[in-house]
Amino acid sequence: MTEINEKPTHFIHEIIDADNAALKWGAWPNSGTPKVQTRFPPEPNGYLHIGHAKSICLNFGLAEQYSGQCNLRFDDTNPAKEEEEYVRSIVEDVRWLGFRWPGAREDDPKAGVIFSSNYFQQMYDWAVRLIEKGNAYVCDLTADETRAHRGTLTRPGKDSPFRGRSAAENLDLFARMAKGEFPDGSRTLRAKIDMASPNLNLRDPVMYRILHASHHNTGDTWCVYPMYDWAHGLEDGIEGITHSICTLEFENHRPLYDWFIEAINEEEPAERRIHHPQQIEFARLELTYTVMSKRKLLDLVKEGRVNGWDDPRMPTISGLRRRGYTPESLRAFCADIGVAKFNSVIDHVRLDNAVREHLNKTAPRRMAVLRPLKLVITNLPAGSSEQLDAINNPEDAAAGTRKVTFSNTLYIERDDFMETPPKGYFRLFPGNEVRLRYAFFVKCTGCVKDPATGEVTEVHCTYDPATRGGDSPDGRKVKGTIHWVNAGDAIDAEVRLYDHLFKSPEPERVPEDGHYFDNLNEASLTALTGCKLEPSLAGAACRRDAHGTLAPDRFQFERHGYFCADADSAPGRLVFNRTVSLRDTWAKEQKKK
RNA sequence: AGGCGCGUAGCUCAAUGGAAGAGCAUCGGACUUUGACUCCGAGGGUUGCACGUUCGAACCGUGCCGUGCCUGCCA
Repeated sequence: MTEINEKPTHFIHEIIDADNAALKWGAWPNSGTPKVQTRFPPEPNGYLHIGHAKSICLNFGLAEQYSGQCNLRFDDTNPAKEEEEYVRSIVEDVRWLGFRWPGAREDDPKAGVIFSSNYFQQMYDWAVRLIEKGNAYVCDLTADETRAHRGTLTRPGKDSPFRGRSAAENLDLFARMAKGEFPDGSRTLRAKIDMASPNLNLRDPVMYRILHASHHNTGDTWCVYPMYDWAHGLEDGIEGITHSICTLEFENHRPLYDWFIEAINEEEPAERRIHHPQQIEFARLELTYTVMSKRKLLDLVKEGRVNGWDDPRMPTISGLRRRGYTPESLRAFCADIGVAKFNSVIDHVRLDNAVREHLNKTAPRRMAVLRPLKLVITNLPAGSSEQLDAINNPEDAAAGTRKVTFSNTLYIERDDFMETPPKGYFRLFPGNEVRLRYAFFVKCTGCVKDPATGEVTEVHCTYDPATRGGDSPDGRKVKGTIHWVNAGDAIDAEVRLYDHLFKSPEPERVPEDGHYFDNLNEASLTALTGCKLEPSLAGAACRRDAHGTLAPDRFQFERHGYFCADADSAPGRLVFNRTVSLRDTWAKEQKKK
């Protein structure tokens, strides 16, 4: 049988297939399969978001598909912006998505994790060799002067006056930079390439800057820190990365990475040459109704526009996790959107659909009334009650059934009754009959209103005892089925409903003097209290695994959507997040009018 | 303006010199004890434009147009 959901191959698969066919990168020694070694290289300066998930799925996914390996490596070359807390969260997120790297262990989340900073000595030694070979020099220009010398897009730059220093002088100066003899910003080590290159990255780029800063991993060992452009290709080389996958904006940097590695390998015997990875660029993920840069997400957190990095409205992995998204749904989403070299914006509904699809198959059904309205069954005596069977998941027979209590006083959804309904409305209104899910047919006989406000406070119905379980022996049909909970044993909960964080599909598109905060959706969070839940939900909790990662119980609240227990839940105080609503064609139709 | 990329249905992507397709979205229908799920169907295209090569071009070439990135001692 052919795989129905087989995703067509993308351009990176084609490259790897061709490489493997030619055994371009050799084979793994023990298995003999062609070598595919990738890596996911985050900088620990913020939390991961759904865009990173695309990259994680790509890199780890390729390794899985080709029986290769994918490293988790922190690109921690800038001590000023990086923090241990980010390292912890990134490791947690990658593991939660379900990926493991060489050396990963379940008892120690950080086992096998690589830090670029552990290569600092090796990189330094290579820099020294470049100086010896006349390929790098110490430059005393200030940052401003360096910029002025760089030229513009259309005009070539000017050589630094320090470009001609002797190797001996450069060696001495660089060693003293590393020892901390000079103040921050006073000198740099630069590659000697071409100040007239049309690619500005090649105009003698800075390799090292002086930074008297304590590093989260190397402490105070170093007073010079490598620039990303110098470091990145070398890290990949050290690790034998075959396919170095990155986003489109690094395309212009590729010639520089190539230059660095060729410069290192020049004149060296074979055993001292560094592996030269192949860089492949792809388009980063953009999603409608949200922002996707670490800086902007940091702003939202710092300015208090959201309640932290894991706010359920955030597109961060931790936010999505708290919101109730499953790793499976995120991986399915990433597989679904494909990989290309064209900048595109993915419609947010595709993320919604991915989680709906997974939760529809797996989430147990429960009845929950979010905006309660009392329903009284007038032909049933007060105090009588009976137990009825409710199916836990119609998509999964193995999930079984549960009992629900039925009595003469219930809660139904306020929206499920209208005194004067619009055309097409088939829930409760005077004279209309509906089915109470898994219970009985009830016919509306009227309602009670608050004389002061006119608000409906109670709906009255009669029930048909012959329709127990929801089937009518006489074959009569009802158009509507509504959910309900028994007033006598319902439990109270807070339920948080979420909408897009931004009201505009492209929040960053703002007028000249505008700010993307202007596009914030002030109604992105609606907290409902006093919601009435069936008692089987009493044990719901937001659990944590052995490493403290959130593992919330998830449910479908029938006719509403998928919900999970929030981390704010405590014994006796239940809080639920709406992960995503069910599709609602009625609401959509009403909205159009 | 210089360099490097990228333009196929509303959106995201296939088709790699041999009859332009899928998923999502939209609309319609069937089914239904969730206005859900599932199933069926429809509309939707000058493949950015022009010229060239070829028996034959979305695909190769040239030019143009549009668009993204690049002038951090960030990554």
